Amino acid sequence: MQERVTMADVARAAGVSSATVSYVLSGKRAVAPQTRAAVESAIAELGFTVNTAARSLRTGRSSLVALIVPDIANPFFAQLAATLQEELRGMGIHVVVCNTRARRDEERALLAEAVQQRFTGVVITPFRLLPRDMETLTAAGIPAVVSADVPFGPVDLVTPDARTATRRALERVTAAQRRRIAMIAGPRDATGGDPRLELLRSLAGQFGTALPRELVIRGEHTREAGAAGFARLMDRRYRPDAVFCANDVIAIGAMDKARELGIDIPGEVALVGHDDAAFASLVHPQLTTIRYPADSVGRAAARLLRERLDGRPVHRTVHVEAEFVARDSA
Amino acid sequence: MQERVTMADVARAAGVSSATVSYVLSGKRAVAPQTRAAVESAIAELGFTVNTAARSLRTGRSSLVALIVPDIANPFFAQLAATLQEELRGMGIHVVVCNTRARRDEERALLAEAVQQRFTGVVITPFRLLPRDMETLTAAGIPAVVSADVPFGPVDLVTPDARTATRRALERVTAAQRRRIAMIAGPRDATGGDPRLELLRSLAGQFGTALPRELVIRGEHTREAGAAGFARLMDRRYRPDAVFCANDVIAIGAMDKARELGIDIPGEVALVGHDDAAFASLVHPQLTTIRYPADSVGRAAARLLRERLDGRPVHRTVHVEAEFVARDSA
DNA sequence: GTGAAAGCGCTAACAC
DNA sequence: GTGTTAGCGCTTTCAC
Repeated sequence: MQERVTMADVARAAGVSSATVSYVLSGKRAVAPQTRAAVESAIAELGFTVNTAARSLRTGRSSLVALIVPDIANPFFAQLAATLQEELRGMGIHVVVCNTRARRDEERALLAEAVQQRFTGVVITPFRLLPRDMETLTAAGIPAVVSADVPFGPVDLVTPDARTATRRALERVTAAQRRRIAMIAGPRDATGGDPRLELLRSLAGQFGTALPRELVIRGEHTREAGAAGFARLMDRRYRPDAVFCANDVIAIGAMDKARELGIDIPGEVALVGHDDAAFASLVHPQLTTIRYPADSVGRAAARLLRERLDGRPVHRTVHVEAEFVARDSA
Repeated sequence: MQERVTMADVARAAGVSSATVSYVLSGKRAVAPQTRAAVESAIAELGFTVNTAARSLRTGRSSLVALIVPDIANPFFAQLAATLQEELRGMGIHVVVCNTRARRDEERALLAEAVQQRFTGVVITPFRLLPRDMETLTAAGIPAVVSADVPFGPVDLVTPDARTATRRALERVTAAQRRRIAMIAGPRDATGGDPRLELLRSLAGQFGTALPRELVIRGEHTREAGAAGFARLMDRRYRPDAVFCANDVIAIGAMDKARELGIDIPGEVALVGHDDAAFASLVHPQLTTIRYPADSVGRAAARLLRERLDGRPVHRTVHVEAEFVARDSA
């Protein structure tokens, strides 16, 4: 049962006060080189590490960052968690994973908890949350980074720029003479509607086509919803020959249903996903998709958080370029 | 900027001492019903929540559980994280994700950190760690739950029982007259060798076959290693007609290579994975695999941890039944 | 059944 | 450039 080494122990060993040890660690005031050296060697000798509980109690800030996402088991968010954790580790910050299951009540509860526990920061992909729900966080002075397709309250934002990639996707689809474009989008009550849908709609005109209302299906970001959505689309009199999906999980569900119905992809219907989740290249046919790079998003989020903790006062937005990945399904 | 409500505030509002508030919360000593009621309503009224930093400083225990795994982006571990988080949330415990990237130095560093930070518990899937590396944890009195195929030091264990499932897999493979069985296993220096390999080997005899040394390939748990391993197996004079893989990621790599080499699966070679990762049913042909249920593992780990925190002194092992999932690749 | 008070280890204001 | 010290909010011992 090793005893904990405290700053007082280090101070004694180095022949200084514990305040000096603290200042050596934080760099918040000048310390004479030889004092610093003595402290540092005492720290090394004794194997001292700071007690984060004491620090948190004193400063009112924990060393935790909450990652609040709809579904941590979704490969996109799992990768985001991995990258974020990796990036923040060097600062001694731990990443706490929080699943909202796409429910607004859980999103709000988790935000409230982040405030109560005095988390040092929050990275969140809101799903049904409203921008004003973020106020609790900003009021408490907790830096927040939102990873979302559209701006979301007065916080830092990591947002993909998918315009070019979406245009490429439309080029590809229309080059194959497809004009009846559909989308299986996210739920109607999701925060900010579905920006991926809006983008597709706004670009479709440039390609001599449009997304008629009856060819837009709304549903959850699940495989089941993808299958159901695809089935409904195939029932339309005006049957689509290209289907975009709000994410890859939905696209997989659509593929399930296509197989069940004996509909050839991409022969009869082209299919385009979003995210480039890890499994996108595993399905057959391989999924053509618009890639949102989870690792770049994670790195950007970590950087914004670091800057914020270093005192940057204004909010920043980082754009991450999405990428069209042409595989076999379109 | 909402001010924090402390126990002292609650105590004042309820007309008691802060000690009483503490005891109402912890239940560690009897409190008169009416006192308790007064305290509880004051808590509700003021919206009090305990300051975990202060509690941690005082008790020497944080409210964090570390989940230490080789790769959080692996769907199996992502699901484990999701379940664990869900299960522990009710206790006010947060799950911190820690990626070791299958490296022993990182595994050790993370364990050391769990001790330093006085984590309340650790759930770990060791990869290259040695059982004695766990001693730091046990010496510090930190409850640990290991999720692994074999016992691992004096800690609680969640372990799959894959005997029946593996037997089923062998039945299926040998019923198709396959006798030249191979395995792409984990690395030779992994902790405890590769129990999935040992199990397969020990059962093979019952099916009139064996795993000759030259048909066992060792490598990392990656897609690339799976592809490389499969290529090597196909180069053998004694070419296998059934290949087991230590996990599904490896199996996917093997499939990549089979496609590249124009080898039909399952026609020429049957392929069996382990885990039933989320993508197993997505690949073509769909992967036949031995399912290790991540959610059951997560629930069991949470339960063991809870029991331990409630004071159970002895170590327990929970067996989780693996399941043979027959799909198309074998 | 309840209260008073010490003290966990750190940070930062203040003093020199 | 360095030291002294108060106090963050809680738990728990001791006293009644």
